[in-house]
Amino acid sequence: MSDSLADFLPYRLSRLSEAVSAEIRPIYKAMHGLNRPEWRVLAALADLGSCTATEAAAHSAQHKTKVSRAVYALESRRWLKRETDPRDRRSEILTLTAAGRAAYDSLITPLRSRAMSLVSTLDPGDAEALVRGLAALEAALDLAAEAPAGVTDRATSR
Amino acid sequence: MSDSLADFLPYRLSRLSEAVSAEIRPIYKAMHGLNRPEWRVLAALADLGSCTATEAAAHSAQHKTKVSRAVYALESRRWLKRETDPRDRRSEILTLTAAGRAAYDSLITPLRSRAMSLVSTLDPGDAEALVRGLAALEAALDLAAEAPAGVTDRATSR
DNA sequence: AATTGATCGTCACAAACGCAACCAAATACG
DNA sequence: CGTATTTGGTTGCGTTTGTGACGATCAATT
Repeated sequence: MSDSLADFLPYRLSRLSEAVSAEIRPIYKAMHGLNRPEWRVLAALADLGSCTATEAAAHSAQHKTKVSRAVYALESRRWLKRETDPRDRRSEILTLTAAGRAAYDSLITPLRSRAMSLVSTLDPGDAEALVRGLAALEAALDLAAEAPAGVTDRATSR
Repeated sequence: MSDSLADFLPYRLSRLSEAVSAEIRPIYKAMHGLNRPEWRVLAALADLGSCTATEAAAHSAQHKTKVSRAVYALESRRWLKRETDPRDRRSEILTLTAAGRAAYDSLITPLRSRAMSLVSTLDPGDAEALVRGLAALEAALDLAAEAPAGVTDRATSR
């Protein structure tokens, strides 16, 4: 085993996370002046359909106050609307407006292509290894691997 | 589809980084009351030998003001000393004191073992995949996770 | 020698962060 | 029922962060 900090897992993850994030932040920042929490909530909403703030927080793995402020910001842009859930009047059901959806669509394409251009430089075997390794680590850390594409399993929870 | 990695890579890395970081932060926080930037600068210094603040920032992937404040904090503890570089009097050469080195040594062991205990819960194949995937991604991002002593390049930052 | 432009590190200031306290609605419990 | 506890979401406030400007220094050009 080497002593170099370079193989220290937390350190490497932190660096990678920042580097990857720095690759894509300019896109949503320049295109719409969004910050990271806002972009993440927007994406969570686009992914989940409609959901409550708590669900958006869970899905985007962000602190509830961050989500609260991001929701307010997105609402001010009229990118989402909130209606109180008739079944539980504490919670609010968040839904993207047409403008919000359009903004998401305008962003997801360049974002995806930037990310793709990154990933596509990887050797296919390396990419596969990455997927496997990340998934394993998520499992080890009990990070619900949060079914990515679309389907919300939360339909039952209300 | 292979899009899914690209779609969620930033998100997954960010989550993982936060989760892993949360696993180890209590250690350096409880043992010495360090915060993250301070710990990272300490580690960078221990890893690099002596270096300038800019090099420490590059190595630890942190904003220069963060590093500036961390250096000040570590200096106040007498864990490092700074001397102006005679060759370039704008920059300061940072070096750990004996106390700083001792603090690092007292921390790195429990930190490493915590990180190890995390990794060791992984299936060996998964762990190997993780290492391979991370290395490939680092290479793709030009984050040369490379060697000690002769730090020269890093020409690309900023 | 003087000008220009880039770089090192710091500081003031504004924005972002997250804890804790909070309100309001729902639920649990006696 | 009445009361205590829990949960969804917001806000106040101290702390941390990053931006932009700055003085100082170096290198290149003239």
